[in-house]
Amino acid sequence: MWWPDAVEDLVAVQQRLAVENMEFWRPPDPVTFGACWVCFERGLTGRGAPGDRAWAVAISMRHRELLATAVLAGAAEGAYQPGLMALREGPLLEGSVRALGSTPDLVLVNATGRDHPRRAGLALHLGAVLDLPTVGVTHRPLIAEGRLPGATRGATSPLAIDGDVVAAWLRSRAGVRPVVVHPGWRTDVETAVELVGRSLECARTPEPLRRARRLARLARAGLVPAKRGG
DNA sequence: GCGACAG
DNA sequence: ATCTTGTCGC
Repeated sequence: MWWPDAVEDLVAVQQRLAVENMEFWRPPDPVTFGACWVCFERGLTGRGAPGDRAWAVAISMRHRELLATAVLAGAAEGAYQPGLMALREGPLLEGSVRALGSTPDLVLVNATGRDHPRRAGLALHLGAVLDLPTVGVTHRPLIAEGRLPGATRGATSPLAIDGDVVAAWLRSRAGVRPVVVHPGWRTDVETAVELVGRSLECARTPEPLRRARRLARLARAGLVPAKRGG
């Protein structure tokens, strides 16, 4: 599995990914979380463009202990387009996780999985490339639909496309907007929701993703050294 | 045709 | 993703 740089090739890869056999995986206890994040130079307009400067970070942590970090400075492969996010972020995210040195049990990423026009969003694609289980977490669905969950912490509700449940809303904190949990590579909806629940501390979004985002922004600000990559 | 559309 | 403005709450 790889990252095509042409739209038609990515579409073909996504179509293959959607029907790929994967062995479902169950997390150990305790679980070593990985998370990766990419942020872009400030001041970009619209969907950005190829060559936009980018900072990609991967981290691993168990419980509340940070185990490893990797910080890369690189450039976006392409503009953002819904359904084709791999063109912009795929190689950067992969590079950051590979630069970690140690391998986490799974990787959290800010992207969808089966909630995608071809049922193969970046969370699924990244896991297939890395050969690691993945779970996606986003603020909103891409195309799936479903009612919001109950108001209590931990409440979930299904998100479906044409009757197929592809993701779930999860009320990660009482009284705030829920997040969308996307099963990715080797994970199903139930496992993905369980893992996101275990990765939450006090905030709305998983702690590993928050740490990765914070580090990426620090690198962009020049406050943390980044290796050239991507 | 027009708007919406993970990040 | 990033920017901007405004509002609410600790």
